[in-house]
Amino acid sequence: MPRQRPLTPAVIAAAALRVGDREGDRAMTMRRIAAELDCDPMALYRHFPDRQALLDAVADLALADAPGPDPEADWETRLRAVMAAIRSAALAHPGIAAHIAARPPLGEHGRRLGTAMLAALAEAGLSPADVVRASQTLVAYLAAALAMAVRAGERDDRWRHVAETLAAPPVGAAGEELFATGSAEQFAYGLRLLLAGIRAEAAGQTG
Amino acid sequence: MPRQRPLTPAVIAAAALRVGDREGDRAMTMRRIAAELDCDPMALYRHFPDRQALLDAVADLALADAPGPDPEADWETRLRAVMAAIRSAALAHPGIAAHIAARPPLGEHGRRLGTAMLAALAEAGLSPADVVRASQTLVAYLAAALAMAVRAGERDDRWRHVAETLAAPPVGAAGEELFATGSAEQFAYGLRLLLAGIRAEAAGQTG
DNA sequence: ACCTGAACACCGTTCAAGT
DNA sequence: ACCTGAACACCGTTCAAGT
Repeated sequence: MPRQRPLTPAVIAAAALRVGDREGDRAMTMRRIAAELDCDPMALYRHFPDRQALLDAVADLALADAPGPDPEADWETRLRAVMAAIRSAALAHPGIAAHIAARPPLGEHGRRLGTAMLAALAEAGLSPADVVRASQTLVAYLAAALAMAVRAGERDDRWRHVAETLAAPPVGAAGEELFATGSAEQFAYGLRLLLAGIRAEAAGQTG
Repeated sequence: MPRQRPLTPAVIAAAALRVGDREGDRAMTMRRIAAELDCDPMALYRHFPDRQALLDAVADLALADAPGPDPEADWETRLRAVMAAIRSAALAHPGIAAHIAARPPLGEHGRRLGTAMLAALAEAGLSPADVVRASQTLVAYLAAALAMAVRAGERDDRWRHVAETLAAPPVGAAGEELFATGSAEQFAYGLRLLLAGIRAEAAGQTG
């Protein structure tokens, strides 16, 4: 990998994302990222105060691929679109997805997508205070669903056991219905519950 | 701290929980836990295959304080009680709370609480398959809310900025309504949305 | 056979020494 | 003044050497 000059935050973030895509999140160390750029590890500290800040930049970069919703669609379609776009973009880069789940990035792209969510919730008819609360709930759910999806993809027999126990509870005739945690179907079901809750909340406020 | 003999998984987990309560999650290293017990770090490996397994045991121990719901209450009250009990128990031990959020423990206490959740959802009138899906959604939401609450309590100015941006969006007259992410109020609102969604789902299935 | 602790292969970050 | 890389203070875990 040839040395890329000049070193900028964007160049560093892109290199880190490459390392993460190729070798996983545990490989995204200051030393490995520096090796990818063929520079001294300490050179990274001239562009980021610490590793956390560097990963924040990588997380926001991964969200660059998440398109905003069609502005002409109704609020619920837009909300589903934003949630799906963030989920897709994050899972396309499994190396950084866990970091996105752990701390929602608020760089350029995070703010763009967040604003779209808030606007959709306002249009749904929630009060300004409830727009905030509902958005935090949606971000929380999205983060957890992402974290589960990442782990489900990992080789982690312990988690597979967790998934199986969660998916096959001693609750009756569930039997064949095994749904992997973190699956797209599981994600859609939770979002459906939340949207039904938002509709009920909005109806309660207008009615 | 005097040496406790004999060394058992329970004694080790209790010591680790103490370290975490006192010095935070980053202090729960194999070496520090061994120091708390005045034993060789390698002695821990005779009782747990690796650090992850040890933390799983600590997480389940923290949930021991979460009481099960009153069996005579209606399903919704029971569900709220279980969610609140897990949240309280986890936040009472901030050193391990993040680990609980990252991987729902399925030891004795995790299973006990999980079973109570599933039973409540079944009684709500969901199909067995939807009981599973709804429970996974609730666990996901609980995990994310816990993770946010833990971070909100940390000295993390970057996260505080995240919280402020999320809580004061450019969406209109939100203005004074600033709700910290991870607050009890925020948690209650999200749970309310989910319960409304579950009620709607149950009504759709019976009707 | 069991247990120990030295050693391995790493970390993020500091800081003194070089240019 | 800027940059570098050696060094610090750690990790989780392996494994050879002791008892």
